[in-house]
Amino acid sequence: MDSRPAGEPGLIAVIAASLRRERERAGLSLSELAKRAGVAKSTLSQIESGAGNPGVETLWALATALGVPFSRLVDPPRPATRVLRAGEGPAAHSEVAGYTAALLASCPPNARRDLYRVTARPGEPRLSAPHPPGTVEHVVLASGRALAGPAEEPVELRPGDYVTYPGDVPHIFDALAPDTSALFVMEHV
Amino acid sequence: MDSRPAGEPGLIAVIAASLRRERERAGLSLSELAKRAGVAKSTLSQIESGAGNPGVETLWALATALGVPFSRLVDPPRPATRVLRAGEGPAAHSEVAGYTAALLASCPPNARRDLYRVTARPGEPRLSAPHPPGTVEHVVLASGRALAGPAEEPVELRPGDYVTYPGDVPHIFDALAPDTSALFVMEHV
DNA sequence: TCGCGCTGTTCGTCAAACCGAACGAGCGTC
DNA sequence: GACGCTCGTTCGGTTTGACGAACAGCGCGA
Repeated sequence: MDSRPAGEPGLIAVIAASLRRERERAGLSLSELAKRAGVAKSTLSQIESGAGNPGVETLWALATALGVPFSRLVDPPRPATRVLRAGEGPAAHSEVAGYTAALLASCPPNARRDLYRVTARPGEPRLSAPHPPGTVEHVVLASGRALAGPAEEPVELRPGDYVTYPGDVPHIFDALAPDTSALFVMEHV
Repeated sequence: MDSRPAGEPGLIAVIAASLRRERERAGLSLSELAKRAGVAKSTLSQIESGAGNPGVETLWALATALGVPFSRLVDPPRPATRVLRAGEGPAAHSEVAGYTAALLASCPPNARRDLYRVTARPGEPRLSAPHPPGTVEHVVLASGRALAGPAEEPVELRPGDYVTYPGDVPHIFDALAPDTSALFVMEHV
């Protein structure tokens, strides 16, 4: 009855893995999570060991206790991370006169991408500590000028420029002009 | 993350509603869906009536039989058009002087988000036919001025403005000023 | 009117999910 | 070494979800 794409790890196996992964990422012990979620630790133990077919309420309780969206537990673990760099926009989509669309980055399946709008003033470079492994950041500069990218080799951006780089190393965003704003896309596991 | 808002409709109520909604949208009878999903129709009946706490495998079978992502059953309704003006938005993250980051949209799991940079000239409104159901578009205007959104009720954007709207209805992007550029995020499930 | 096919419901049985307690393993402290 | 703590696993008992069958309601054709 597992209608997952054939040959793939069964649904419960995925849940088991995701659950353990998220729990460890949250730094919680099995007992602790069980207590917070209000489920018996025996239950949690069995689920994580891949035994049985948990009820949605149980899973929901665990998901919220973990602070992750429900479906992160049922979605298969994520494939390899891929970083693209696109300076001038590779593939053009629509080419109606006066209208051009450049594909900057195609989203790898099962990644989460969150959008942020960022405004910054010069003289306050923002150095970010590394995010969890697999994190990728995308930046499109809307206005002003900025230095963005990995701390070791940042890139100067002008309006419209796009850069993407791994987020699991120290990185920087430094406005070079007043009124600098950018769109951030945080892509993480 | 989505801990459900405290005045919650209750998880199973949501599932019940979503299930019935999706089933009717697919034009399937309860019996038919039950047969396709390989679950007893009695089970399905009870779930749709909000009784009990279905197992994940059961739900999964139903979701795939319906051809909808799992999360559509557990996550509440559809996003409508939403506008965040430049400077608005939950200034969530860092608040180092001169640096603000606003979370525009958190990515639903298992969704793909592709990035496009778009430049357009006035006088060439671009009307898009509906994309597949579940598609959502996000637009951040980088420069110029534009009218964007559902064809019936587009929104005027100025630099930094953000709008998101369902992509499965006709929608439009109409530059109102020369040198108009925007970042497009196409999100499809 | 009767019968057929379909709808979605309810009922009794069985398997299993959930729970609580008890268990052995690993650490740090007195 | 013995204690105290927390770790995760395993073991009966109770609750409950899933199943199949029997059920009533509705539309349609003979």
